[in-house]
Amino acid sequence: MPKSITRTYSRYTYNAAALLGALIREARNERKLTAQELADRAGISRGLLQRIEKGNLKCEIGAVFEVATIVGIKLFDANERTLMKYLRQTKDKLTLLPKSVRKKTKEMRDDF
Amino acid sequence: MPKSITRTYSRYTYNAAALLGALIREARNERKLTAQELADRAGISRGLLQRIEKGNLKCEIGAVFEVATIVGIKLFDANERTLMKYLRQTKDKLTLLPKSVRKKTKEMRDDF
DNA sequence: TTTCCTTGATTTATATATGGACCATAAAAT
DNA sequence: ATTTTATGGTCCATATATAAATCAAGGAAA
Repeated sequence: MPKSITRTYSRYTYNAAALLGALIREARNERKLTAQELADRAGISRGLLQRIEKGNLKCEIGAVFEVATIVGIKLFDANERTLMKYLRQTKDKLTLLPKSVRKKTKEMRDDF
Repeated sequence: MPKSITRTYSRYTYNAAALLGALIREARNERKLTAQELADRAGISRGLLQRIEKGNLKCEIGAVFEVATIVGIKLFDANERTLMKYLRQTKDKLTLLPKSVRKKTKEMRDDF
């Protein structure tokens, strides 16, 4: 980031990340994995795993998802197969939608 | 990162991020928002939004969740209220679990 | 109780994600 | 058909997330 930018997050975003972190912590305990062990499996540092479990919003989503996957948390309540099905469906739907969102220059009677 | 590390991700992680990105794109189209408009609302750059919609795993989770929230995607299939309920439940459960995962020094007959 | 491992926190160096500017192309509106 | 603008790239400078090392405190096992 060239310019120093302070992001603001909605409460929903905070809570979603916090919940995912807590679920990871819970699953790690149930599977009797130390933080170091889980971090090693995910290919990340123990420090990063700590931040993930605390729900830190500045972590890369890949690391968070990977850790969640390793401890068996189902994102979107879907297994691999279902996930790919959803993905395909959504992409198909996307090809039907307009490629770009255009604003009408003249008055658009969308909102009244 | 001191040492240059190349992460590896499971297919599940790839697909989960790709799905979330596609859902965001779909929701953005339905709400007739240009990439720039949505990026502005989320306080991020258009370039970052592009990467998010492509399912890039190196984006910060806070930015991804915030964008998803803005276009109305319900993470964990839960609204604000339900999200906080889950969070409280999980945290409560966490307090009951052992604070640290200990490996028994002697042979632990866990795996055979 | 004592030992020893796990966790939490802090610090430092550096790899890198991000913002911003740019351009080319696509596609929607006129 | 023409115009206009959204999108998708690229490149660059820099703010910062991360890995690694270290230490202290807590708590589970012996």
